[in-house]
Amino acid sequence: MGRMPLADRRRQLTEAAIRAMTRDGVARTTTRSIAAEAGLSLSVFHYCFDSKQALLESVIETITDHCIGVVREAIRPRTTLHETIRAGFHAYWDHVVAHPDEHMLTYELTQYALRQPGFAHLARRQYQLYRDTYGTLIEDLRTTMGFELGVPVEVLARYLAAMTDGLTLNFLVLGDEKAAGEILDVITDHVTGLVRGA
Amino acid sequence: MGRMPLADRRRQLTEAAIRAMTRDGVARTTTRSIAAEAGLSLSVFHYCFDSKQALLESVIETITDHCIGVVREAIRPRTTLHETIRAGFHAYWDHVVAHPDEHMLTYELTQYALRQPGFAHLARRQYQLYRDTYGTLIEDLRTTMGFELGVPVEVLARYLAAMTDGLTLNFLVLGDEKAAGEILDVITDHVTGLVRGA
DNA sequence: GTCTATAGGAAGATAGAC
DNA sequence: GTCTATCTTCCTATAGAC
Repeated sequence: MGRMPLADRRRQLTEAAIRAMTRDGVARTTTRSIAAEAGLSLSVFHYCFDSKQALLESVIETITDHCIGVVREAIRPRTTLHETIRAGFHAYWDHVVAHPDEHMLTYELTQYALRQPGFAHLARRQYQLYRDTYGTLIEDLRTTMGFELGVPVEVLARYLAAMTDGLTLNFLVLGDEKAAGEILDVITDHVTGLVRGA
Repeated sequence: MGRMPLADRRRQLTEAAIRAMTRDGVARTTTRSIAAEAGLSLSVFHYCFDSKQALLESVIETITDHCIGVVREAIRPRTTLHETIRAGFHAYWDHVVAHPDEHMLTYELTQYALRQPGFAHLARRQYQLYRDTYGTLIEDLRTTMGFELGVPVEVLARYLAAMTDGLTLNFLVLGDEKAAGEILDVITDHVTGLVRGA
């Protein structure tokens, strides 16, 4: 492999790590397997990152931002409010069904961050971003489409974050896309009910 | 340590493993640390269990059964239906707030089981038991108190399992017992609404 | 910046005495 | 059944040549 600026190598290794961890799980992914996945020698790894922990910090930040993008992309304003909610959930859900391993990895990394001393803030950042993203989306929709909320925005935002999280994890364990989809419909109806006017 | 039948030693090591994993996390818990926690030598460990995996199988089964007990204990019939639902959620929630590490461990073990070849059935068993426990409780309440359901029992049961799971994980990451409690109230109201009649 | 080679340590599992 | 001591493997991280 030819020479490359440090920042680019870091990105390359971070992405290789995500591929390896998605495939093998966090616990089984070693610095060696990451370097191999990137087609580099182990020393390049330690030239770019002081430690495996430093790489994992980069991985968690990258994954979190990516996941937020998925949520943000899913929930876009549509013709009616109910349609916006319904289509948003389904767009998110299509992503979960299409890339279960990717979502699995985010759960593993959350656990890793919670257990690793000094990494708890990365887990919190992840969940705060989910909550804040939902919060901003709700506010945007309220401005655009004009409606009243049956509960405070912060509560609804955190409720949505927790619900999608729980349902996703449940699907990852039990599978059965159809049954999980029915639960998503129950949530959709509930959220629509929490929103009045239109 | 004096001699002891095999079954008792297995139990002792399983409980020591749960203590060690609750304290240090699954990834950091070694066969050595488990033996030390139990006050035994490493060889006793391998006399009782063929491998670390074999012990983890025992740990997951034990933890799952224990968690089901918590849920089952929480939801008991009370005077009114709404009161039953409200008190049930709160009893469960009190347990989560009082023993967060214990719930954290169940999530870690679920992930471990999903990644370990040949262990996926243990993760599924755990989530099926949650779902079935809720299902049985709903049926029991329906018989005892008599009411109609707005959704099929299986859907409601899995919904409850996913919701409590998502909210618990959200609390483990973000903390803020008060905010999480408000979301539990939203869920309580919703579930009460899904149930019609008395 | 990148490589090969290796240090240094910790983990799971076993051997063999008691 | 339980112990101490050890084997083997694999990991993170570093050294030093290019």
